Order: sequence, then C-alpha cells, then structure tokens
Amino acid sequence: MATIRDVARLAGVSISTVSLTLSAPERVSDETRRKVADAAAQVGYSANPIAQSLKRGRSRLIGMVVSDITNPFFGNLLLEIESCAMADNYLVVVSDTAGSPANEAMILNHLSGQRVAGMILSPCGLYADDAAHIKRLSMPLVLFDHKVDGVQSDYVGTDNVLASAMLTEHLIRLGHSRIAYIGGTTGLYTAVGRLRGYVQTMQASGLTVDPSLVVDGRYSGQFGYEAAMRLMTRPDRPTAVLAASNVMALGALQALNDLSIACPDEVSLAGIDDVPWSAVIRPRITMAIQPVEELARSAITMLMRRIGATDQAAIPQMDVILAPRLKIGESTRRLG
Amino acid sequence: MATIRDVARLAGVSISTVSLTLSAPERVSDETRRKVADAAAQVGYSANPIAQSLKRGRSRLIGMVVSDITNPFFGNLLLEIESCAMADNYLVVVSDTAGSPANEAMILNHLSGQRVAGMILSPCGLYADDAAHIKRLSMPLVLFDHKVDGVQSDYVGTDNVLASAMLTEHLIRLGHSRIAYIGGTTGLYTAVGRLRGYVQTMQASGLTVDPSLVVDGRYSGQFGYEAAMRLMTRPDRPTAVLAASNVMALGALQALNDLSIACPDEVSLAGIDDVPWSAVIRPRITMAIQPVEELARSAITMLMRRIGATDQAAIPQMDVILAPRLKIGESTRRLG
DNA sequence: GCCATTTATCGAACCGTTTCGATATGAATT
DNA sequence: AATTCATATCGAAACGGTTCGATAAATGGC
Repeated sequence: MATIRDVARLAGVSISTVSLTLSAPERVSDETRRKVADAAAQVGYSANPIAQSLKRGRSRLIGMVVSDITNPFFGNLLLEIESCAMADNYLVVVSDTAGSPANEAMILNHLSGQRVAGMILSPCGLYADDAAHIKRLSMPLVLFDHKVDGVQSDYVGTDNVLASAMLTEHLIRLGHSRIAYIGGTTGLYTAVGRLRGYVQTMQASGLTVDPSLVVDGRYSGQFGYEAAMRLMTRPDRPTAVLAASNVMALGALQALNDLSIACPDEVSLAGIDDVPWSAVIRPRITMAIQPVEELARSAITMLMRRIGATDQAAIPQMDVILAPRLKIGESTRRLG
Repeated sequence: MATIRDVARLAGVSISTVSLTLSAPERVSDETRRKVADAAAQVGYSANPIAQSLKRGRSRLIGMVVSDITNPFFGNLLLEIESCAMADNYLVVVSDTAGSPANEAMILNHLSGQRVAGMILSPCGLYADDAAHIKRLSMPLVLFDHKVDGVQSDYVGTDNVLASAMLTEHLIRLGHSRIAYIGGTTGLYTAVGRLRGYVQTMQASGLTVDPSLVVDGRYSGQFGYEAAMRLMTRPDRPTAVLAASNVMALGALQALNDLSIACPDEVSLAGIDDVPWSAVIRPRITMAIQPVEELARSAITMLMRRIGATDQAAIPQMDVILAPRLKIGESTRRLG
C-alpha cells in the first residue's frame, strides 16, 4: 500500500504539503496541486483511515446497536442507514444486545473504545439505572425507537400512542367493544406509549377497559402466541385482539390457526409494525406501519449533523416523532 | 481516556514494560506485573484499538458483505456471526451490495482500506472478470453461499444440488411429473447448482424436462411472482412448482393466491431456504432448509483460523459444504 | 572469582497521518 | 531601499500503541 511518503517523494514535495493538498486544495499552488494529484494517481494512493483515526481521535465508523437484528423492522432500517452512511464515507458496525442491558453496556464500551464517530442506539433498559452506561457516552448519539429517561440526546421514533390509537379506533368503528390488548415488554418506552394509546381511545369512546383483557408482557412471538391462547380459550373471549408488535401479532395469528378459530370471522386481529411478507400471510393483517425509510433517514441525518459539528452544545437537542400509517388488511371485520 | 503512558508513570516503569506486561504477562516479574495491574486498574486503562491497528497493520474488525441484508437468511447469519466475533473481541462491519458487482468492488475497497482483519463475502458477480477485485484482496477471506471461479479461498455453503434434488424427488414420489422450476439469477453459483439438482433428479427418474417449464431469472420475490403468473396461466400448466429460493417461493405463493389457485389442491409448491414466519404462512411451504447456525459457525471458525495464522499458505484451502434439511409442509400433496 | 547465559527492563524507532509554528519567497506599501 | 504582509511550503511533534536491539542485573558452571 502506498503511503503519503511515497506520494511526497514522487511529487518532490514534503508530506505535509501532500496532506494539505488533499485536505485543502485551494491553499496550495496550481503547480503543486497538479504534481501531487499526478503522483497520487500514479502510485494509487489512498489515505490510511486508521492513521487518520488515530490522529483525529475518532474513526469513520458508525455504531448501530439494536436488540434483535432478525426483526425485519431493524433489517430494513439497517439497509437504509448503511447506504446513507456509505454515501458519506462511513461504515456501519452492527451489534445485537439480545435485549439485555448488561450486553448493551458491554457493546457500548467496545464501540466507544473503537472511537466510533457516532452511534444509533435502540436501548433495551427499563429503568434509569440501566442508563448509566449511556449517559457516560461522550460521543454523538441518536436514540432510536426507545427513549430513556434522564438521557439527554436526540431521539427518533414513531408516535406510539397514535399507532395503537389508530388501530383501536378502527376496531371500535367496526363495532367491537371487547377488545383485548397484548402488550410489549412491561415498562419499555414503546410499550408504555402503545398501551396508553389503546386505553385512551377506549375511554374516549366511552368503553371500559377490562383489565383481564390487557396482557402486558414481552415483545416476542412466543409471548404473543401464549397470550392469544389464554385470551381465546376463555369462555368470554374478546371479539378483537390488538397486538403491540409485528412478531406478537404473528404469534397470535399462529395461536388462532392452531385453535382453528377463524380470523376475521370469529375474531379480528390487528398489530403495530409492518409484518415481513405481509402480502402472503393470510389473512393480511391490519397494521399501523412505521415509516422505516423516513425513520432511518432522520436518524442518520441527525447523527451526521452532530458528527459534523464542532460544538456539540450548540446543537439543540431534538426529538423527531413520525406518524405511522394505517394499513387495513383482511384480519379485521365488522362485528355481527 | 488513560493512555499507556499514564499507566507507566503511575507504576514507575517504562511504557514498553507496560505493553509487555499486557501482552505477555509471563515475561515480567511478579512484582512488575502487580504494579502494572494496579496502575491500570486505578486509571481505568484500556488499550486504544486504533493505535494497535495502526501499528499492527490490521484492525479488529471483520467485514461481512452480503447482497441483501433484508433477506432473513442473512439476518440470522449475521446474528450468529456477530456473537461469535464478539466472543473473540472482534466487531462486525456489515455492508449490502444490493447485488451489484460494481458496489461490491467499491465496498471491498473500503473494507480493505480499513484494514479489516478478515472478510466473509457472499459475492454477487457472475463471471470471472467480476472477480478481479476479489482476487486482489490480500486478507483472510471466506466465501459464503456463492463460490467464484478462479478465486482461491475457503468456502462455506449448502449443497445446492442436493437441496433441489431432495425437493424434486419428494414431488416425483408424490406422483408429479409436470414439475416447473423457477430458477435464481442466471449463471450465479447457487442457481447453477440448484438447477442441476432439479434436472438430474428428473432425468434419473426417467422424466423429461420440459424446457418451457424451466424459468431462469433472478432471485427476487417479484420475479417469482411473475414467473408463477406465466406458468399458471398456461393451458397446460404444471402440477407442481419448485422455486429456487425462499423469496421466490413466497412470490409464487402470492401469485397463486391472486389467481385463486388453491395450493396444494390444484398445484404443489416447494422452495429452497427457510421462509420467515413459515409457521404462520398458509399453507406451510415444503422447504429444503439451510442450516444457518452451522453455516455461520463454520464461516467464522474458518476465518478465525486464517486470521490467527502467521503463514497463510500453511493452511490448506478448504470447502465446507453442509447438507440442507427437508421440511415437509402442507404446500405439496399427492397428485390425483 | 571469572566468563557465559538467562532474565527483566528500557529507550528508541516506527506505524501513517494531521497540524502548528517556522521559514522562505515575492508583492505591496511607504 | 527598507519594512510589512500574504502566500506557499516545510520540519517536527504529536496521536497511542508495539517491537527490537541494547543494557543491566541475576544466575550458573567451572
């Protein structure tokens, strides 16, 4: 690999001049610019990013930390973020915390040791104590999806309250009143918002929320399956089920299939988040879809803004909250 | 951030001794070892990976380059690889080539510029000329899924011939003889093998392959949809369809749904690769499933073996080819 | 008690950049 | 012609480690 010294030697100038030419071409003479450009082309020079990182104290890497890479929501997000980052000459390092705050702390340490230029984090902790390792971070950071109390940083996410409110309203308009709710991981930011949207909308329509129809638990297909099993084997089973995430909705659908309960004929089902291959899953599930591309682009834009800034404090902290889109499928129908 | 100099000063030894203590503790006295450990703990020292990379000429990053991150096959793979790498103190950089050899060349340049310690690559080029940028690579490399002619490197993949042979045999045993084949991207390694498995098995059973029932094209849901549409609207339509990938099978299933052709009653469908949420997709598709965890573990193990070796040439080049697992679903049934 | 050998530690060079203060050159000002 | 100023270039010092040859001290054999 050619180094800056090779270029300098060939061009007959000092290495500092080569460096200057490459970083601020307008500050050298036309003559020098030409010589350096020729020499660089001839030896096929490209600056060693590691040396640059060492000198600058930060690398051209962006960390992306999520709780479950296999969730298609994150997959699409990653695709978009990676392509935006690449356009700015950054690479993306991906890590999976598997939903454990301890893992998260370890990974964050790792990444900050690597002097990543910035980080997009979908935190998985419940309480403020879990967030100590996040607060310690002294680099540009954008929180994603989940917000953490006490952490002062930019945030990008979907309007969770609106997402479940949309779906609840939709079900109510179809004549449902016994609407069950299968909630996400108790205490998690998105789970709290989504639950609130459901409760608020029920109450706004003068419906009482039957506590026994509200199951708070864990964002997982398994939990969705179990919860639906419990709900649907009750004698007074609900006429509609609202699931707080895509994988939970799929788990619930599987339970209905296994119980041979027809959806939507015997029970309506709706869920938050897009579902992979939604077009071939029968019935098509009614969903509140998060705008993945916009979320990704907002996150990376905000991060780049901070990375590019000389004075962090000069940039006001910002929350970007995007509205989900309601997509009516065939899993919900008018009651009676 | 504490540097090695801070530790040296506090411990009252030279920086080279600190470095030695950390990298080869058995070579310093007990006394020194203790002093250095204490000092390091006191200032919270951890070595700067960037400085180490600069000196060593390689980083503690592993590149993973795939053609479509959103494909769940790669998602699961990534999860496994990332956790293995993390265990060895490596981070994983992920990039998506979107199936374009030009992108691939660019990304490979980027990664080799970053001096990644090694790379796992699922190449997307068709011809040997597309592989020039791969051959240029002078770092540990494991090819994944797709093999490239003329590139001398380790390879991990599934037995593609066997995968389609299994499914074809299964369909033949169910009494099918007009079996259509929707193939992957023409000329691609896996597509060639999978097509061969189908043709071989047909011929071995004394069946003739109707060329008009064999569609070679592109690994994409859209193509699977279109191909199935063409095949199923023919007057002499096939009684069974074999799709070369998961997304193509899903595309085909969608076409059947849109045409209101009952599967498996009117046509049987089978595909290679696991399908996301296969449990909730009705009918469950009969598949030849690739052993994702084993593939991932093999790939990372082989890569680490090369990364750890001092002499690359000393390690014989190796191919690991794993057998797929046949999973019978409800999308295939006995003819007649 | 002397020389050879091993063991523990150190200094300095180096990895490939960036950056800052210094210097040289020529143009503009007086 | 002397002084000031801007411009172009350079040398050297970082950044934070690793590594190698040198040195000093301890050990052992005779």
